[in-house]
Formats: sequence, C-alpha cells, structure tokens
Amino acid sequence: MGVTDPPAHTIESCMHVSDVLARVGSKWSILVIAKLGQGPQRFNALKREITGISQRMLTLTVRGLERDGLILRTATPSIPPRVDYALTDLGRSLLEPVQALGEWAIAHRAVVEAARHTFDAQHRDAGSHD
Amino acid sequence: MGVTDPPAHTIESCMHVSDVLARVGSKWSILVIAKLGQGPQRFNALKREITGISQRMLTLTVRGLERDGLILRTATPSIPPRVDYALTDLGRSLLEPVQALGEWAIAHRAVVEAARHTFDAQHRDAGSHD
DNA sequence: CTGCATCCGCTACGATACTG
DNA sequence: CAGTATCGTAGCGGATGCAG
Repeated sequence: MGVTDPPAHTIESCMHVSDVLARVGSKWSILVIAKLGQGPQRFNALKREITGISQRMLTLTVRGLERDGLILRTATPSIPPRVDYALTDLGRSLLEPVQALGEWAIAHRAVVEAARHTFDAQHRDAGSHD
Repeated sequence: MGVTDPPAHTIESCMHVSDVLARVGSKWSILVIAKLGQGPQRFNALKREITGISQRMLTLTVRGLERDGLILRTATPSIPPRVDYALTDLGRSLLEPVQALGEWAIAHRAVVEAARHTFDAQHRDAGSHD
C-alpha cells in the first residue's frame, strides 16, 4: 500500500504506544514484571508477594502478559501441578524503558503530589468565599 | 532527606510507579501529552486532532494532567472564551521516558502482535483433538 | 496447587443537552 | 468555544465454588 512514511511520530504511532502503555499501565502488570525481573516465580509466590491482588486478576494479568510474549508460562504436569512464570527476552527488554519511567516516577513523585495538593486547594474554594 | 538509594526496587516503589503509569497508561493522556509536545493547543484543537476522544474524556484527561502539574491551563476570559493547554517543564521531562517507551512499542510492535497470534492459535485448539 | 466460570458491584466511559 | 451535569452502558474487579 502507499505507505506515507511520516517524518515524525504520527498519531497512529501514538496509538500503538497507547496500546502498550495500556497493558503496562495496568498496575498489576508492572508489579508482576518487576517481581519476575528478580527471577522465575510460581503462581502462588506471585500472589503472595503482590499484596492485594486477587487470584482472578493475577490469572488475567499473567495470561495477558504471556499473550504478548512478555512472560513465559511453564506448566509442569505433576501432582501437585507446578507452574512457573519467567520473563522472556522481550519482557526483559521492556523492563528497561519501564524502569526509566519508574525512576521518573520516583524522582518526581514529590513534585506531582505537591501539584495535586496545590490544584486541590485551588479548586476547593474556587469561586467560593473565605 | 537520607537518599540511601535502596539496594533494589521495593514493592512500595513499584506502587508509586504503578500510580504514574496508571495515569500515563490512560491512552488519552499520552495522546494529549504528545500533541502538546508539538506546542500549545486549544481545547477544540486537541479534540479535533485526537480522533475518537469525547469532550468529556478530554476534559477529564486534561484536568487530571493539570492536577498532576504536567500541563498548564491558560484561560482567557474573553468572548468567545479561549483556553490554551501547554506542557509544563515537568510534562516535558515526562515526555522523554514516555518517548523511550514509545520507541520500544514501535520497535517490538510486530513481535508482540506475532506473540499474540501464536498465543491465540495455540489456545484455539488447546486440549482439543489428540 | 493452579486455573476457570459464575455472580455481583463499581467505576469508567460515551452521547446528549444545557450553561456561561 | 469551553465546560458541566445527567443518563445509560459496558467492561473491570472482587468473592465464591468447582475442576483438573
């Protein structure tokens, strides 16, 4: 097709970025990736480590991650069944930019919180009197 | 404060990262940030450029971004009213890691799609036939 | 131990209409 | 032109029970 290779990043490209960020943006996803970044983990190990996650969410999260080829699911057909999850090479490569964003988050966390506080304060009495 | 850079990334740190990624992960957010990265834009201009976004979502997105100090809202009290949105310094600093992640998305887009296809194919007849 | 299906509630999202 | 309020929908997310 007549591909109109754009000189810069198009909205279309941003769409794909949105898609990835939507997946990575799911709070549980990066927690799983971060945990798996420390080495392969079993299902219950992940559930135990990631406080607050439900079994359903963990299942859906790992399946989504596996579907995207970010993690590898290794099921051992034994009794009791053992399932290990590990980052793939693709997942590890994703870990880098994610960590970069993570460092930004940590570095500017205070600024963002302050901005929120300021915004909140300005909107508490916006249009109101004392 | 005692910045004793932690030995590794803790779960708690990841929580904050999740928070930021949750905001950035909202597909509309990065589109707005990307658009604003090209220069200040008016409300309708953003709505026109970002195809598919509703007025409600744009308002909410822009307000959330402003609340976090990522963008600056400049309202001109005239008839008709004119409101310009522009990236703050904080927003521009966020643009860097986001673009890094964006390049990852573009670079590995095909791989992810292939992984999805493979996963989908394997699960279409998983457990079926011999 | 792991995974899935169901029920149920909640919040996020989209379209419309109205105000300034 | 910019923004808000309301309504309706739909997908997300949590708890439970069951199956391999």
